[in-house]
Amino acid sequence: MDEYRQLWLKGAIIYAINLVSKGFKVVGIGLGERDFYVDIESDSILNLEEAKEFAKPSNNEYKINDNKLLYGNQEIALNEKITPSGDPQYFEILNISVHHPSPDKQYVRIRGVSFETEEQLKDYLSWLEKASETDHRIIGEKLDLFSFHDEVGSGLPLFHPKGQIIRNELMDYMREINASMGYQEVYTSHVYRSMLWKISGHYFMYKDKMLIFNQEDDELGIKPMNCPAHIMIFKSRSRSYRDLPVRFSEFGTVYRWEKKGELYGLLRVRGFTQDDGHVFLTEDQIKDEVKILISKTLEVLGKFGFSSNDVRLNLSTRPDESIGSDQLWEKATSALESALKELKLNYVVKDKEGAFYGPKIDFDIRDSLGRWWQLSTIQVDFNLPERFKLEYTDKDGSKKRPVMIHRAIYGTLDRFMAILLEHFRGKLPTWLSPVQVRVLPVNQSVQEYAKTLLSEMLKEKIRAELDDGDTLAKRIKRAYDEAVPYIVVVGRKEMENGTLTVRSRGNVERVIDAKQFISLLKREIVDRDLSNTAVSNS
RNA sequence: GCCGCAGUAGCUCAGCCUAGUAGAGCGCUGCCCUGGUAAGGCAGAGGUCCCGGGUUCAAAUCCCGGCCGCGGCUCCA
Repeated sequence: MDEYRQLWLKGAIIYAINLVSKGFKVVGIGLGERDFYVDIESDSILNLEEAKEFAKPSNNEYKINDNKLLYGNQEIALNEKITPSGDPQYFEILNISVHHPSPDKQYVRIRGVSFETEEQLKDYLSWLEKASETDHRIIGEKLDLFSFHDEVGSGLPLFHPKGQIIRNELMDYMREINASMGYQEVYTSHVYRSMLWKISGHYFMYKDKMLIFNQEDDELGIKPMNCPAHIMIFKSRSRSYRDLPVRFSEFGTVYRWEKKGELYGLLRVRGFTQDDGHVFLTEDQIKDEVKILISKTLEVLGKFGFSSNDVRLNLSTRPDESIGSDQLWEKATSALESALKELKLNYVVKDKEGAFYGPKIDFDIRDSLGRWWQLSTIQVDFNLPERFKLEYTDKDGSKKRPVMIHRAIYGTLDRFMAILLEHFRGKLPTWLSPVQVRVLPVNQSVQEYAKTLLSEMLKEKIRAELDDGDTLAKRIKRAYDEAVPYIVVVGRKEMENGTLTVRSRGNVERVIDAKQFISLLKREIVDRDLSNTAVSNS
């Protein structure tokens, strides 16, 4: 879509000029990830049909000066640095919404696209339609992975058996990664007394997103974060400098009452599970620990096939509302910055977007519609150790205050699963696929042979299923629709030779010795290969 | 929370404009077919047409209010 950006901007200008000619006050023009937008000041909102009337080519004179578009006596903000060009003839208005540049201001934002040829417009519209086929909410429904229900509540997903298989695989992999970095897994309860949230500061800084309730003369809150619990574990005994860094990990399920309009499938929910971890360490250990975390995170993202084009690193600095001294913030921010620089990575500085308790490094990943979602996060925190008065005993016997790092590599299992489903369009790598093999006997006479193969696969912990219900053609279509990576067909020929016919993704079909196939498949799963190596490499 | 657009069977949707017996495909159940590579045939079950109110002889259909979903905005992992 990037190749159209200059053309869209030109189209947006023409559209804006058409609006101005009819007396509308246009205040801004810019580009979205996959369209242009024009902001107007208007008391009454336009409907889509009315907005479409201005979507037509015209040749009025205009000037661009310093990010400002000058037309007639109006001055319109141009929110893009690129130069508009091309000769847009075909327009499509996609959506009208309301934009709030600041709490007291409100504009009507019209989104659309423009192209030079009708064919380009058709291509774009069919791309948009196709993109909806990669929507994780639709894939999740089709593959029977998870569901939402009115009775349960908005933003509270229920994971079905097949969805839970994917979560378990993700957790197994992360346990290996965490162990390789020296983490010890813990488990903590979900509800704590308000006393704890007052010590941590969440009670004041995060209260509007917390679920707080009263019970038996006590006030309690459901946890929106796991850190206070991990801190209490750290605090439960005295710690020596020799123990540091102490690393706790947990697949911690937390609840944050996001506003209704912010919810979006599994990408934005109210209850979710983080692959959380907290490191307690000395100030001197920060940079090395952060470097290890960044490298491991890139390794994990690479394992799922996210290339550097789909990953963006951000360094977020101190927000206006925060706790902790200037000195501490300065120290933490520079530790993160030098870790990034020593690893020679490109990153974007996000001014004032840190957490209220410390600066952070985020990893954004791009979804199928080109939107960026924050997944991994590494946050330095000097404030919570202070609030909880954490200590360790140093070499000379004196008490010192440790520093904390909060980190999550997937971010959350929920959002990560959604991104994976969109990234792979439902066709997950074999190790993540809920059903890895579907065995289809051609007819009843080879039923026993099919069952033997099935049980040999199950013995190797391969997730295989037998389907012997309908016609062969129908069963193949079903397995294909359900994104099963390997479709195994056996008939008389295969039974006599001890072979099987396997079809893998991309319609690669092969006849292969049954035992050989099982061991190749086993290796593909254990290695967590991205592609179907069991068939393509044999 | 704000603005726009929707809500009919488990799923995808038609019917609504112009009010007059609730529809299709997929899925599900049963029967037939015993299959060699992307939907075999026949039959059946399945509905508070989101909820509440109004107009009307009569409302899925027209009007009002609410709820929920979606596309954006704001916010976030």
